[in-house]
Amino acid sequence: MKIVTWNVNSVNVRLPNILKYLTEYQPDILCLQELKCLENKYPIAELKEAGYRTIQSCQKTYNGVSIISKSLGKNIDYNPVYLDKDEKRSIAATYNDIRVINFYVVNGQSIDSDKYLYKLRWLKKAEKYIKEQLKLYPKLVVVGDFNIIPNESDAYEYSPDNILCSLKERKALQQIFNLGLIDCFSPNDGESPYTWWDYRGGAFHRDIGYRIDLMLSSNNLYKQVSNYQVHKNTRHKSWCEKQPKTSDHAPVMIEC
DNA sequence: ATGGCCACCGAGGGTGGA
Repeated sequence: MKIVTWNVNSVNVRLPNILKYLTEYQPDILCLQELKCLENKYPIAELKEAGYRTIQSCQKTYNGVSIISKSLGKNIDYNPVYLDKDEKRSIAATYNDIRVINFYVVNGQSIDSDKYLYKLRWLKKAEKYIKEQLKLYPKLVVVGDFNIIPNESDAYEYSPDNILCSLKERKALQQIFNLGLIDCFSPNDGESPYTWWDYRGGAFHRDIGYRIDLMLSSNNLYKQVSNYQVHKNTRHKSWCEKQPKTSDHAPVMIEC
């Protein structure tokens, strides 16, 4: 089963790219973040025409997550992790015997911001939810935009004073790993590990990026995880003729 | 070159992203 996570930065602007991705890579599960639309604007019909089902947790303007899949998901949790119930940053469902949890973690803005404390509180809630889920579903994968750089080697430039790599954020992520999850990342020869590049300053071209889109597997599932890939080609303007504007994130895939 | 911010809302510039 191919599982993908992709922060698309607006599901409607990126719809041509998403449809091309589904045709080209045929994922079984595609987890999206930053839909940036309400349910009535979410492209259910277009995805159905492409042969995919979808479940989504939508919010106007900000956030929003969905799971697009070939088969029907079971035991769906709509937005199980929240501090403010109007913020839609989480969704989970089971496909065959695999529990898929899709998160869009709070960005946090800067470490002296209130949003930073909010991020740490959100992560604590996420940890609690994952812990409960692991008891119910031994084969589990947590995917999404974590907005945390796990290791120094995952950043072009690393500073512990900066958001995304501060000590408290990394500790919060470590607490989640400590539940018994394994980072599915696997290096590709001659390639940086990054999944996000700033739109500004030619960052993609210069390969100035971060790895913040993660796939974390339970021990039970990890035995069958293979073929970790970052599809950087989706960042090329020429990749999708219908929509040359790309997301600032690349899709990350595993097979299991 | 695989390039030089983008998307949202709302009607223009402010805000958030990372």
